[in-house]
Amino acid sequence: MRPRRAGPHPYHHGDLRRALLREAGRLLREEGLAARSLRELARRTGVSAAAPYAHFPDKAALVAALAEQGFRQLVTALRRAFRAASRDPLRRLTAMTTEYVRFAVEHPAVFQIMFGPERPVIDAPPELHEAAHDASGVMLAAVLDCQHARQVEAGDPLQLAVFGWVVIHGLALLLLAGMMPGASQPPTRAEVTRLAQAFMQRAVSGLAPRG
Amino acid sequence: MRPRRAGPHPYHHGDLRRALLREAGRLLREEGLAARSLRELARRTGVSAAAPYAHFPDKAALVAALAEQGFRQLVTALRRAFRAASRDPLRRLTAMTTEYVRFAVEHPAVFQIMFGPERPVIDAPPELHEAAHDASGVMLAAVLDCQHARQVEAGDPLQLAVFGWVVIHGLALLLLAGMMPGASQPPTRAEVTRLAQAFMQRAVSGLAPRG
DNA sequence: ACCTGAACACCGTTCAAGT
DNA sequence: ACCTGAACACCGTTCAAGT
Repeated sequence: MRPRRAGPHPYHHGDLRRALLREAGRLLREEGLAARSLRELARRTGVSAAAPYAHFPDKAALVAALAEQGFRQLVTALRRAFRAASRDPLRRLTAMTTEYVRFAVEHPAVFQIMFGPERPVIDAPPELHEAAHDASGVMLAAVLDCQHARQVEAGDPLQLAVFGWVVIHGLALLLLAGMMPGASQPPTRAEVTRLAQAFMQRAVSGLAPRG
Repeated sequence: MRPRRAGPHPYHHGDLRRALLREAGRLLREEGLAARSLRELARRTGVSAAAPYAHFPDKAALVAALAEQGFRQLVTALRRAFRAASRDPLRRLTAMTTEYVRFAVEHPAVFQIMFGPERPVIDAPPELHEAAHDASGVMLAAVLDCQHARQVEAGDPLQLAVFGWVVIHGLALLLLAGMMPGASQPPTRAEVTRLAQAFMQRAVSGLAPRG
């Protein structure tokens, strides 16, 4: 309906920025972290090596945009897992954390970029910062539900949620690093489910002898 | 005492391999992960760009050697912390895990390389694989002590040790990523101590309401 | 055996110039 | 406003040649 849709837009794309991010995501999935070259990305997108600089100040900014995209996808996946699970709050929390590990295992390269090298979130672009904050927000909400149902002890919910996050994040990263004893490499979906559930169970019960 | 110590060894070094690793460690501490260029390293070591290839098949091999060095240092630090702590097994375990987080915060670049991008430990060189395994070994031993003292429940010690590891590893990485709410960036030594102790305490007690 | 110097095929980034 | 082409200062890696 809009005029000149097939008309002479400048060169290749109406929206090179989006095209670059889409192709970068594909590159990351196919080739892993190693293939992180701007020139290669430009080539695949059918554009000159200098073209990306019209949309991103530098390579780091493009990578940050990828991380932001990753966080948004993660949040969406977590929310969906939460809603799809049974009404029991602890089960919902577990479904969510399982999805967290699943996301890490299925998108290892993006996950490494999200939490990855160097740049603490603090000096990341504000959109990235915000997207990361949203991710911790959904975890917090799920923990609050568990507290209300008295499945998790009363006390500072933020502190308790962070503990849950730490457990599931540590699990995800040891799996990615191939350091989880007994898990295959890469871990199967069934293993991920089993491990995530076992670790959440343990996070709830603790290490101390019962009694 | 050995002959010709100051004599005409080939060019600069008697042991270029060691010199390269030492300089690489310094580079990593000073400049962070970004400065990971072989040519820059060669320059700093006072040697041609091609010289490292006499000692390492490629750059990845040098990085793997750095990771291995890191694991050895970590194991040494963990053992020392273990011995220096009071005799109470749980206190010793906590002292060790605190040291783990401390190591991560004080050597962020090496830590990222050790657990870092891409290469699962499985297809790493065997020396690296072994050094990483040693690190998990000392954690396991400390957990076994706690079980004997009935401070940790009976059950598969490996499984319990891995849970402890996951907690402390997750804490270390969220701190490095700057995602621990309320912690400064970089975290102070006092914050690290407080957080590591709090999280170990929580790992022992669990999230469930007591009673 | 260990290192140099020169070369090759790549990078990220800048900038004038084109449409 | 958005992109190209050429250029600059870098990379990792190879290889003949030197000692």
